Amino acid sequence: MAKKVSLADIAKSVGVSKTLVSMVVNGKADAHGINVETQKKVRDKIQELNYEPNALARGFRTGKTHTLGLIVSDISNQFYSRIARNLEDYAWARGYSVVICSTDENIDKEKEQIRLLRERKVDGLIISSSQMEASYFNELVSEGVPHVLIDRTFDGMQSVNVSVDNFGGARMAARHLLTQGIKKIGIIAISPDHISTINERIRGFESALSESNVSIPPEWFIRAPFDSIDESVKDALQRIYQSGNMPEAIFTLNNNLTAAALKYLRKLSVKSPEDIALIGFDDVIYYSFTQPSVSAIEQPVDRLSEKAFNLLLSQINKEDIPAHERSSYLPVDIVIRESSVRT
Amino acid sequence: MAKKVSLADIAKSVGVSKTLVSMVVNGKADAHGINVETQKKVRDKIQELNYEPNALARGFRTGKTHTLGLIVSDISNQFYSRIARNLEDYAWARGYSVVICSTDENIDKEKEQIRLLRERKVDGLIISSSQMEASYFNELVSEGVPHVLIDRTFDGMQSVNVSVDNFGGARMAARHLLTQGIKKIGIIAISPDHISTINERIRGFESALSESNVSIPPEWFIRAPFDSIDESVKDALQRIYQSGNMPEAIFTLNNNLTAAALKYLRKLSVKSPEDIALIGFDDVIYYSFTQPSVSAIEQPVDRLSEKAFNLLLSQINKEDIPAHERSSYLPVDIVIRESSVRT
DNA sequence: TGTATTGACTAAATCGGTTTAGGTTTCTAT
DNA sequence: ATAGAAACCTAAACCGATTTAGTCAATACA
Repeated sequence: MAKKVSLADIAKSVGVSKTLVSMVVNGKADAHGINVETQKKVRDKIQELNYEPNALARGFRTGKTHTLGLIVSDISNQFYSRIARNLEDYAWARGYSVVICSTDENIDKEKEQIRLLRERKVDGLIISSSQMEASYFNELVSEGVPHVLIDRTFDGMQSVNVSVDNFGGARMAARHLLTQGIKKIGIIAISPDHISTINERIRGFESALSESNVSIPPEWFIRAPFDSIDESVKDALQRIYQSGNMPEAIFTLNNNLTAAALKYLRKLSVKSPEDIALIGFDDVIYYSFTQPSVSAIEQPVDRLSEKAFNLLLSQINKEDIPAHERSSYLPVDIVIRESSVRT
Repeated sequence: MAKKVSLADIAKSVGVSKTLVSMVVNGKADAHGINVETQKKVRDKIQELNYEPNALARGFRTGKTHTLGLIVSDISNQFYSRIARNLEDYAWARGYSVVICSTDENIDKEKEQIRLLRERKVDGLIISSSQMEASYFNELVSEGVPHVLIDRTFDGMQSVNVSVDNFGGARMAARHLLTQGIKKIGIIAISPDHISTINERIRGFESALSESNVSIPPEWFIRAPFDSIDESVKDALQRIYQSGNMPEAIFTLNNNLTAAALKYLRKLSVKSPEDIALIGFDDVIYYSFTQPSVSAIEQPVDRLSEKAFNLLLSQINKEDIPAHERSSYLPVDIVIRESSVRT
C-alpha cells in the first residue's frame, strides 16, 4: 500500500501553495483569478501523481459528507427497496451516497440508527419512522438536522414529510367492496400498532364502511406481528376457516400481508374471489400473474422518493421550503384485478 | 444549532488532557492505568455536556469509517435487496453501516462507484460485479483494498469471492427437464454478456443438454437487455408464438426474466406447463402462488451474505484467510412446482 | 543514598484538507 | 512620480480527534 499522494505533495511538487491546489481541485481557481497556466501545471501534476482527494479530511473540515441516511423498516421489502433504488439514483446524480438502515419496526433501534448516522455526520436523513412521537422529530427540527419523513407521518410533527394518501386509498378499497354488496369484511394489519400508515389505512377503511353501516367484527380484525407475519396470518386464517364463519372479503394492509394471505387461502383451498375476495394495500408486479391475480392499492413510489429527495436537498442547501410544501400527500390508485371482483 | 461539544471542551472543563479524555472514551483508560476516580469525573462531564465524538474527525485520524460499500446491479431486485438486508444485519451487529450502490450492469458506473467509495474511505467493499476483468480486481488486491466479490466471480481473479454453484444449478434444471423427455428447450438470458453468473448458468445448462445430445437452436436462445427485460421478453415470446414453432420448455436465467416470461406467456394464453414448461433461476416467494406455481433454482442468500461479510471483516482486521476459504461455491437447491412438470 | 520502577498523567505532533487574512508584483490613471 | 487597483499567489490557523514520546512524583530495591 504505497502512501497516498496528498494535496501538500502536489503543492510542493509544483512549487505552489496548498491553497492554490485546493482551489484548482475545487474548481474555484478561475473565481480567484489564478493564472490558467498555473492551473494547468497543477492539473498535470495531479494526473501524473494520480492524486485523489481524501474525502474524510475534506468532510472533516467542511462538515459535509455527501452521504444520506435512509431509514426504513426492512430494506428487503419491495416497497422500501424500490424507494431505496429511486433515492439512490437521485442521490447519485447529485454526488450523494446513501446508507441504508432497517429498523424492524423497533423504535429503539431506529433511534440508535439515527444517533449513529448523525454521529457519522450524514448530510441528511430520509426516515420512514416506526414511531409516532412528534416530540422526537421536533427536536431534530429544532436542532436543524436536515431530514424528511417519508411514507409515514403523524400529527403534531413539524418535520418536512411526504406520504401517500393512505386514508383515501383504504377508503377506495372499502368502497370497491361495498359497491359489490359485500358487507362481511375482514382486515389484516400488522402489529405493533404505532405505525402511522397502517393506522391511517384502518381509519380510512373503517370510515368508508361506517358510511354504509358496516363494521368489522373483532374476530375478523387480525393483527399479525411484524416479525412473524407468515405464521400469524396462517393461524388467523385457519381459525376463521375452521370457525365456519368466513368473511366475504379481506383487506390486507401491506404487501407482505397480502402475500401471506394469498398463500394460506390457497393452502386452505379457499377460492378467491368466490369464497373470499381479496384486496391489498401496495401493488407488486407478481400480483398480475398470481392465482387469482390480486387487486391492490398502488402507491406512487417514484414520485414519493423524488419528492423526498428534493425536499431533503433543499434543506441541506439551506433553501426555504414554503409551508405548503412541508407536508404532502400523494394520491394512490386502485388496481382492480380478479381477486376482488365477485360479480 | 448550538456548537457541538468537543473532546477539548471536556478536557478543559475537567482539567485534564485531551489524551486522557480520549482514552476514557475509547475504553483504553484502564489499560493506561488511569485512576478510576479521574475516569469517573470525565465520564460524568461527558454525560453532563452531552458530548458525542465526531466520527468524521476520528475517521480522519484513524483512517477507519466503520462503513462498508455494497455494489450490486440493482438494489430493488429481490435477490440483492435480501443480500443487502442480511449484510446490513451482520454489519449492524459489528458497528458497521452499509452504503448501497446500484450499477445497472454498467461497467463504467461500477468503476466510478468503487472509486467514490474508496475516496470516501469505506473500510471494505462487497461487490457483485458486472465486469469480467480480472486485472481490475487484482489491482484492488495488490493495493490492499479489503473486498469480497459476491455472487459473481470469474477466472484469473485473486480477490476473495463467494458465489453460488450457478453451473450446477442450471445443470439440475436441465436434467429435470430432460428426465421428462423434454428436448425442445429455449433459454432466456440477459445481456450484456459479461455477467459471470449468467454465463455460468448457460454453460451448466448446455453442458447437461449436450450430454443428452440436445442443443438450443438460435431462435430459442433469447437475450433480453438488462434495461428492457419486459419488452424484450414480450417481443421474443410473441415472435416464437407466432412462428408456430414453440419449445416445450424455457429456462429463465434470473428472477426478473422469470417474472416477465410468466407474465407474457399468460398474456399470449400459452399454458404452462402444458404448452411450455417453465423453470427459472432464483426463487421468489410469489412463485408458490402464481398461476402456475413456478419451479426455480433456489439460492442460499443468507449464507452467501454471511460468508461474504465474515470474509470482509477478516480482511479489515488483517486476519489471514486460508487459501481454501478465499473462493467458495455454495450449493443451490431445485424447487419443483407446477410450471415444469408435464407428466 | 542513589537508581529503578511504577502509577498517573500530558504537551505537541499529526492526519489532509479548507479558510482566513493577507502579501507581492505589475499595470493604470493622474 | 505615485496612489490605487488588478492580478496572482501564499502563510498560517483550523477542524477534532488519536498517537507519540515523554514528564513528574512517589515508592521499591540494592
